[in-house]
Amino acid sequence: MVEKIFLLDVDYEVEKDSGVVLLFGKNKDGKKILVKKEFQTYFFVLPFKGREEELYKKIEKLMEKHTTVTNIDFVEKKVGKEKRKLIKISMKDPRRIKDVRDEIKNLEEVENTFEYNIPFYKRFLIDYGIKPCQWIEIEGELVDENKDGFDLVFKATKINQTEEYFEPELKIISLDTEWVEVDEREKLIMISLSTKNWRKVFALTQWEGKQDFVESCSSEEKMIKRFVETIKEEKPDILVTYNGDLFDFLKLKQKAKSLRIKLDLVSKDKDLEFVRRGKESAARIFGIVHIDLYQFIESILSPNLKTEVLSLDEVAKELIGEGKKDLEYQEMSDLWRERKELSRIAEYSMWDAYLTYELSKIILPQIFSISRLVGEIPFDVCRYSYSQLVEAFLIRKAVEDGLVIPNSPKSEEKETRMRELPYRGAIVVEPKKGIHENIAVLDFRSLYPTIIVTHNISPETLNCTHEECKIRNSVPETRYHFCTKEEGFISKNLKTLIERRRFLKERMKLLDKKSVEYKILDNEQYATKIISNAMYGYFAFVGARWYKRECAESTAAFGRHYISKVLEFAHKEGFEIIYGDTDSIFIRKKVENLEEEALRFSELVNESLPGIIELEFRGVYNSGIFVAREKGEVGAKKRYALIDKEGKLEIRGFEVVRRDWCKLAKEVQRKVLEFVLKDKDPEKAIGYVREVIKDLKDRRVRLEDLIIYEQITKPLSKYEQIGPHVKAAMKARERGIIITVGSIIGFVITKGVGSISDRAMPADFVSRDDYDVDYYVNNQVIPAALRVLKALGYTEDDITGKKVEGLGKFFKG
DNA sequence: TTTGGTGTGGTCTGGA
DNA sequence: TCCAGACCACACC
Repeated sequence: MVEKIFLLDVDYEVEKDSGVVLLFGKNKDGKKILVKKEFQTYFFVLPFKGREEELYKKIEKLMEKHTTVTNIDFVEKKVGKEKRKLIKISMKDPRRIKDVRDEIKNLEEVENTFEYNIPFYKRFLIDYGIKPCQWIEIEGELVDENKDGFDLVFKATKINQTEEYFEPELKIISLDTEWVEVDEREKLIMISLSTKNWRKVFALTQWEGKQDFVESCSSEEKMIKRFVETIKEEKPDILVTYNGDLFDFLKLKQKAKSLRIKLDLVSKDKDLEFVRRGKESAARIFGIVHIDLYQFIESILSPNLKTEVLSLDEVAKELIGEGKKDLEYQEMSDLWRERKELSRIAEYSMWDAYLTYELSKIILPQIFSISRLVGEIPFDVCRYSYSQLVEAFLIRKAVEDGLVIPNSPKSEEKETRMRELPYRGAIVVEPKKGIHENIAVLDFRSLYPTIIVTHNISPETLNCTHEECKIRNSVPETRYHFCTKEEGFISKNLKTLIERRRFLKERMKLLDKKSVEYKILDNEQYATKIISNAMYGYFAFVGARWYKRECAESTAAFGRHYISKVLEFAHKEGFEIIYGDTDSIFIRKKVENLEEEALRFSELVNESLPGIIELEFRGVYNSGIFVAREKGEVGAKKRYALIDKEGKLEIRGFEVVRRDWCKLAKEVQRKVLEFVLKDKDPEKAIGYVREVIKDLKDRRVRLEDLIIYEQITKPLSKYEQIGPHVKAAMKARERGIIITVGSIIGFVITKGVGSISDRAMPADFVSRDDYDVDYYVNNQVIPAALRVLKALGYTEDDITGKKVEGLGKFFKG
């Protein structure tokens, strides 16, 4: 029998001491399918040169007592740059791999062992060349129907990847729970589910409201049971949560445990379990993919988000344009205790589930795309960091290319790597202070990735023995060079990524941005971009299997080389250099048509650039401002604002874009920038700032505009210096709020005595009368405004009006 | 278990 | 009380 399934998840079980891979998916008829496939895992032993046979015989003898070992044979693979003879030890029981290896690894003929810690199900995917979120074809027999929540269960004899990857209709349900504290005990009061056609709230109450999506439950136990029943009936493929790993499922599990009931969402002998995935433990459900959107947003998406906090509310606002229903936790608790406005709580809870579902419509396709690219299951992908994604991608490629996968560094090795001194990075040109009109901006398209490809930068191509390569491909300012005769492993595979991305981008140009096809390509393009851009940093990452600092160092050195050349050339061509950072230059020239001139310049540069390195003309801006550093007169790097022809501001580095400044100060600064760059009227800005200060003094400012957000980056006890955010976090913790590493704390500086830190209070416990006017005037609003206005010669006195009114204006003309 | 280096600026801390 | 340097967070690329 042959069946095609869209592969969603992979796991394994051990049956009679043999590993069996379990594949979960969906077929074209929308049936949920489980496929079982026997599979043997293995690892490699690298004998010292010349002692291969000797070791082989020794191992053969040693393994006689291990019935799990089924095969011992020689294979040839590249270990680093060298082709070597390895001994492959295959076995039935994946759990035994550790102790079998332990018995071998210390034999005197053994140089090293490899690939002993590749998880069983990943080993299977890699060896079969199967990537999740695509269609696979299986051959085998149907062994069960309607078993354990699956419509069809197969035992497969053959499995193949197909090229198709259109997505079938998947059943996705989002989950959200609400809890309140009653008599010092956490009570589960609502479980909300949302999906394409319906929404449901299980509520712990006698329901009298009108909302028909609410179902009353008389106890927490009944709620959980109804939830479990519903999932069993609906048989979703995917359950999405927003922080389900650390919150919803964690709490549900604890609650279920204390009530002595099961969270068997699929079948009765498979309880929800927590598995370790990196630092956290992840909630895993047999037969349903649990995607925790928060995990993915935090590690992968957050650098691209503008929001200060990664709350569901803020993230949803940014990505889908809808925020949460207004209801503070405290208010909800109070309402619940008093049994008032329950429908409001239900509405709120349901809405959370709805937002989570809506978010998943955007984010799941991205996760799927990455999944296809790096070949890992979505469950893992959504919990991975950049380095893990890169590594997953490389592991696949290594096996395809016949390389042994290097081992992960042991903690000792990591310590050594960490102790190495940092290497030189990019060039940042000191900007010319002041306001400039007509600025042309050019930058290198993906500078570091294109350097890696063009110069064949890879761990094994470093410092080859060819004299010729030393001359033809040596790294500026270093003693390194890279081989030009043989393509490097990383450079080669990065090249395919870049080519793929360029191809996708071209195709996208021909499509309607709203079309489904465009979105598919856009997601794939995004996936390739993530991996490409992370490759450089990965070289110097202490936890990397393919760690090679010299490669990162060389990439940066070439970067400096190319940007310097362009700066030099621009200067020679009569351009004035305003600024430049790593891969970009901001230039100016008094000509009729700067656009044309800059474009010509970039074309000229490109003629002389090797390989796929390319300078791109970004555009001409009407004007831009570069300010001085706080200390000293020199221009500040990484802080500027540009305004384009449409009057759109592009702001970098300024307080406006930082979360550790209050909204009020940031808004003031944005307005000041607008007055200066758009209206070209700094006097208006001064007037505006004065008004804001008056509002502050009159306490007419909303408290939320005064909140400063900062992250807690280590355990509170480890801080040597107790800054405002740490003090505020301590105060929050005293009031029962959980503060962990990574928490972002919002605080307000209140009036009173003591240092700023002493007066920093968690925002939730402050009222409008408490804020410290002086602090917000002198340490927030004025510095933010002045940062810009100083560039025009204004001083603090011009804002506060300490000097005679109008004097500042008089002198500034 | 957190891809890298470069850079700015606020607040605290401890010695003069 | 003042100030330099350390610590810390966050931005840029």
